[in-house]
Amino acid sequence: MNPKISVMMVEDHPDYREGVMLAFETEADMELIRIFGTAEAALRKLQYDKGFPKPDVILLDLNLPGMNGLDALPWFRDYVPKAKIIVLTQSDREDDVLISISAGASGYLLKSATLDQITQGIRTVMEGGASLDANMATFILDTFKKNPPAAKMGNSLTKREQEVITLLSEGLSKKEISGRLSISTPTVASHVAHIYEKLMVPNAPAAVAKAFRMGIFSTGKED
Amino acid sequence: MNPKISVMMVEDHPDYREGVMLAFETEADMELIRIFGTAEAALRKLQYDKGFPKPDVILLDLNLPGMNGLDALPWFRDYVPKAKIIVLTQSDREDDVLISISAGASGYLLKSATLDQITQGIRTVMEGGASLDANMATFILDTFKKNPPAAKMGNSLTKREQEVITLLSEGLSKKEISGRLSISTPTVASHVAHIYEKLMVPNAPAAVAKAFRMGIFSTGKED
DNA sequence: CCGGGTATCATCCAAATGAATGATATACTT
DNA sequence: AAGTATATCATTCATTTGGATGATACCCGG
Repeated sequence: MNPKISVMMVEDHPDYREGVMLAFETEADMELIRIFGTAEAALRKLQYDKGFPKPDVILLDLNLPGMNGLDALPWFRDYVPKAKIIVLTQSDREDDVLISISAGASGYLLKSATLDQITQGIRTVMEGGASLDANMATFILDTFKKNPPAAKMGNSLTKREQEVITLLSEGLSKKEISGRLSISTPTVASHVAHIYEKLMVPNAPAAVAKAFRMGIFSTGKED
Repeated sequence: MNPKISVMMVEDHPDYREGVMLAFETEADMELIRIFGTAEAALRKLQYDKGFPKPDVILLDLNLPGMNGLDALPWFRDYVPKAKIIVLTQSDREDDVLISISAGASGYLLKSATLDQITQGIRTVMEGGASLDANMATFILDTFKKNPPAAKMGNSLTKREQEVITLLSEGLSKKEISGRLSISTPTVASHVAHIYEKLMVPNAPAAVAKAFRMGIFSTGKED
């Protein structure tokens, strides 16, 4: 009924290509439609050959001759937005993971992964999940832990105070804030004073900086 | 040789407890040493009963009678620092995942996970990996993508301007900055004015906020 | 050699800020 | 019922900011 998952691979190493091809032969629900040796070749095909079937999943090596896989990633996302991209590489460099994920990869597997883990990873990303090498996942979680994102507790600022500092960070003056919140300027000043006290800072710029580090703002914000 | 992985479960729902117990019977490499119905009971045991064997892995439900699993998590980390904690819950609330991870959980699985996925998850965390429900992993990755950790790019501010805004974000006044950089206050003001212009903001708080979003500061590092 | 970007400094001034002090009212906890 | 936290408002005042205008000097690229 629903057709096979179509997978495209970008990989220059012949041995590894064969290994993966072999793995696909025994899988009934997925198909390796095409292998490219360079990112350029794959991108050219996707860009110009209208008849070329769009893959569901792209297995992308990072260490490629010519264009780097990392640089190519955004282009793939551009030409085939619906395709899930799984980075499949030798590199366990932390930066590579970070950049890959930031660039929109759905998975990051090392070549030390078993073929079974790869096919399973493909199914996972097709189901909307993320397929990550265990150690890479741990690393991301650790980084995540150090960079408290947006949510939750700990900041002790009241709702009102958060509103005030948010507006402050947007560049509004106290008077403007008072207008926006329909309260008097002295009241705004009172809130601001409390914020400084709680955050232990002397002025607005420092308060905004501290608020950022404490994750009171959603560092990335809506775009 | 190396003994079985010892697992402790904190879970109040009887049916689910039995399901998990059943799963362990068929696993040769792990053992469910004890089940507690509340976090309090488990913590008390760990804290006072010196003879009680420290588990390698703790399966923690979030929705518990009495103390919340989320609140209990740091305590578990405290009493049994070496234990890996896998949150095992019904909740797919994004905040719960974020808080759990921030609090140091190594895994976050939903109760909709198969028993096999749970035992596999236990092995994964014991190997130093992270065991995450697919959708939760995707969510974390998305959040991560929006919060580029140290991903830098052209910010167009000159070196001097960066110094100035950094000091500004630390709460120094222009006068103090002039002292620190051994330049006159008007010069500082000049730099600041340029910063506002480039960042297209009207004042210091907004400039600091923008600088953070642009990654001019390291968003919270060195600890 | 000239223009643009950077970095430096000076002076003036209206407007905003930070800090202090004091007051009222509601809500939640104890 | 008392105490604490929150949110509100008023008044005063020294200090700081932000803006404008103008000047000198260096370095780099065309």
